[in-house]
Amino acid sequence: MLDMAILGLLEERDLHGYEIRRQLRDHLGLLANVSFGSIYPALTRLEKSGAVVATEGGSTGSDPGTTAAAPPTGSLSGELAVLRARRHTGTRARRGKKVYRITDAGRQLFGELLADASSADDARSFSLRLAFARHLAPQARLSLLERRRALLVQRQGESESARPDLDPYARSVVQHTADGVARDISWLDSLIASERAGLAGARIEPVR
Amino acid sequence: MLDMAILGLLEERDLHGYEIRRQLRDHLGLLANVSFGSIYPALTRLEKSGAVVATEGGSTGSDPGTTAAAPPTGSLSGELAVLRARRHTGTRARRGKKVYRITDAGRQLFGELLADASSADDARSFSLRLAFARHLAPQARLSLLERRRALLVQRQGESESARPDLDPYARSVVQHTADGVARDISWLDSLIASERAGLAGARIEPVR
DNA sequence: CATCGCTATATCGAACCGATATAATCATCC
DNA sequence: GGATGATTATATCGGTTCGATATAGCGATG
Repeated sequence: MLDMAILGLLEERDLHGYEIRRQLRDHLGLLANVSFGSIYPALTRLEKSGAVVATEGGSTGSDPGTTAAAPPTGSLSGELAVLRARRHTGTRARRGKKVYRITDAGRQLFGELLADASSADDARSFSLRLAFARHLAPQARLSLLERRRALLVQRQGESESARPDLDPYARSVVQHTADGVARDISWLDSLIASERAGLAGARIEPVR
Repeated sequence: MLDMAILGLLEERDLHGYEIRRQLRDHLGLLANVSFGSIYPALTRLEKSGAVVATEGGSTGSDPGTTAAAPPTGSLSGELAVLRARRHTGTRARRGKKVYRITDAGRQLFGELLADASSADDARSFSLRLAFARHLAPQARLSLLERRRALLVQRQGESESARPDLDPYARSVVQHTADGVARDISWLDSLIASERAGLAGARIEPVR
């Protein structure tokens, strides 16, 4: 799940770990407050699998590009980038800011993860998929939305609404959750509608 | 988090693992679709720490009830309980249905977990706490609600609403999430209001 | 009576979280 | 100018949780 998120962000631009977390927090809704204890291991394993490469963003003065997008490494400095290797020695070396770039293999992996129908059960990974939906074909997009909707409708049916045996607090939680599901469904309805409209001719972007 | 949930359910009545999962799923809102890979280890560690005791509920054919409440260890049984030890041998022993009962230590632990102000950051554990709020003192209940509200308001402030730079899909997700937060806040408002009303004299149960 | 589906327990590896340590950079105030 | 604190940044550790899978008894249906 995190892998998909990271790859999706890296499709846009090169990033380092800290920045990835920020984007996940700000962009992709507040629910995803991912911990560093997840991000760095994820980056390591993505690197090991060849989906991304780490370019030591030690900032070598040059590289004026990095425009807006890539993490701003101030300016003139860089010289000591390599010293990191000797970090444990007395020499104070600049801790390297590792900037990650997605590879072709990574782009392919992202495509697979995004399209994979299974494992979209939880709200988090659905939201994530939807946030990256522009990378999907219109058809895949539509079926993503419809699968999700079907799932929620099913759950709605399973829960006998408003059991009176629960105490007021528990009942309130259950009710609030149920309301949330209903709200999600109508949200999906509007997305599905505008998606269909988009399919039938002119592009109309999703409402809301 | 799971520990609190399990203890809370066991306060009500004795249960076995499978039943715990069902209650978590049905009662405490659909969000908590907890896996067995979490429940059984949790039960084991609670047992090891002395918060619960397992009473081998062997079920020998009887037990037509399954009556609502306690896990139906119907009646006369016990005989083959010990056979479980030889499970790997040829003898087919009934796989024991382990029924767990909360201890005094467990009840105390539950009280501590429930009251502990920290670690209520995520929606799941907040909902869980609230669902068990009847075990809290009115004051603690109120401050639980207020802390949660403050947290959500803060998040609401931090997210610059509706950033236009996002593509429509991501924007829709962010917007929907933000709406959800607003909805949560007004839910909390109504809970807080009725809680205050309850404090000031007569008992009025929470609305909704 | 065979097979299917539900109840039930259990375990394994991988993912994920929260806390913590470490460091460099930057702002600010004295 | 230099102490102090906030922010940016990487990393690791222990423990919890998840998802998949294996096992097995039991009731119903055909």
